Amino acid sequence: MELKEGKQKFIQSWGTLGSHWGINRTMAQIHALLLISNEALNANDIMEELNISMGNTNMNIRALIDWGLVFKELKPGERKDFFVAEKDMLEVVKRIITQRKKKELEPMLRVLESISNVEGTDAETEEFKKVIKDITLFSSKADSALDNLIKSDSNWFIGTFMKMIK
Amino acid sequence: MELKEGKQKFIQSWGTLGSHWGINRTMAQIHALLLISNEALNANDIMEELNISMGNTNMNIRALIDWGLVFKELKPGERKDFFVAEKDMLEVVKRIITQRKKKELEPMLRVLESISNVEGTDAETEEFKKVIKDITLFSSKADSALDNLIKSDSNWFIGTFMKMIK
DNA sequence: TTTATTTTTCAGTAAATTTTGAAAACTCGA
DNA sequence: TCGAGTTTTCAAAATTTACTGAAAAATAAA
Repeated sequence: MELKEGKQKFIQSWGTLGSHWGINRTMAQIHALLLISNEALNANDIMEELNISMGNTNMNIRALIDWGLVFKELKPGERKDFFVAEKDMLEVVKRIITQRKKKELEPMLRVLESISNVEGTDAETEEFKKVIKDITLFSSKADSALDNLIKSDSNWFIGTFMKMIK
Repeated sequence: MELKEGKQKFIQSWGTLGSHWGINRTMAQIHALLLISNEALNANDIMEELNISMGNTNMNIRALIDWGLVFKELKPGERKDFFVAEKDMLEVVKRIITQRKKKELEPMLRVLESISNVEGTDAETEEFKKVIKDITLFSSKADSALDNLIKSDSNWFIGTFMKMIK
C-alpha cells in the first residue's frame, strides 16, 4: 500500500473512533494527522491537508490543546504556530479519561448525591433509593480507580494491565 | 426531595450520560425509567412517562434489547409486552463494552492491520509505521483486557478493581 | 506608529442525527 | 377468518451539532 493511501485510511478511522470518545471527527482527524507526521505542522498545513476551513482548524486545535492531546511548538524565526500531537497512547487515553471523568462522571455523582435523600417509605421509593445507592457505589469505585489510573506511570499501569489480561 | 423530582433528575442525568456512551438520549432515558421502576413497564407506560412517540419508544426499546440492557417480560393474560432493565451495574458496563468493542475497537484493529504494510523507507514512512505499530500494540492489549473483563464474573472483577484502587 | 501576517470569533449555513406520525404488518381471541 | 389491539417501519420534519467564511482582534516586523 502507498503511504498516502495508508495515511488517508488512518485519518479517516481515527476520526470515526474519536467521534465515539467525546472528540468530534475533525478534532480526531487533526490529532491523527499530527500523530503520523514526523514534524510539527502549522494551521495552514492542517487546513490544506484535511480540506477544512481556517476557523474549523483553529477551533479544533484549541480544543485538542485543552484536552492535552496536542501541544504548541514555537519555531525560532517562524511567525506561525506549529503543533505536535501527544504520541504516547497511554498518555492519550489518560487525557481522555481525565476530561470525560470531569465532564461526565463527576456531574453524575453530584446528581446522585442530590437525589439520594428522597422522602417516602413505599415500595417505589425504596426501589428508587436502592438503585441510586447501587449506582453511587459503583460510580465512586470507578471514580477512585480512574484517579489512580490517571496518576499512575506507565510501568504501574502496564503491570496491572498485564495482570488483568493474565 | 420528592420522589417524582428525584426520578426526573435521574432520568435526565442518565440520558445525558448515556449520550456520551453510544446510547442516545432517549434510549438511556428509557433505561433509566426501567432501572428505577419496581415493576415491568409496557411501551405505553414508557411513552407517556417520557412524552415520546410510540415509534421512538419502540425503536429505542429494541435497541436496548439488542444491547442486552433491557429484557422483554411476558405477563400471563396480558396482551402487551412488558420490559425490565438490567440492574446490575457491572453487567450494564460489560454490555456496553461488548457493543463498543465490536463497533469501534475491532474495526480499528482491522484498519491498522490493513495499513501496517505501507511501502517505503524514508523518514515519513518510518514515522507512520512506528505510530501504527504502537497503536496496534496498545489496541491489542486493550482488546484482550476487555475480553477478559467481559467474560469475568463479578467477584473477579471486584477483586481486580479493588486492587487497582488499593 | 504603520502594515502585513496570523489567529480568533461568531452569525449564518450545512450536515448529521433524532423524533414523529401515520400506515403497514403482525398477533391472537372469538 | 375476522377484527381489535399491539408492534413495527420509515419518509418527512424537527432538532442538534459541526463548519464556513468573513470580519475583528492580536501579533510582531519594519
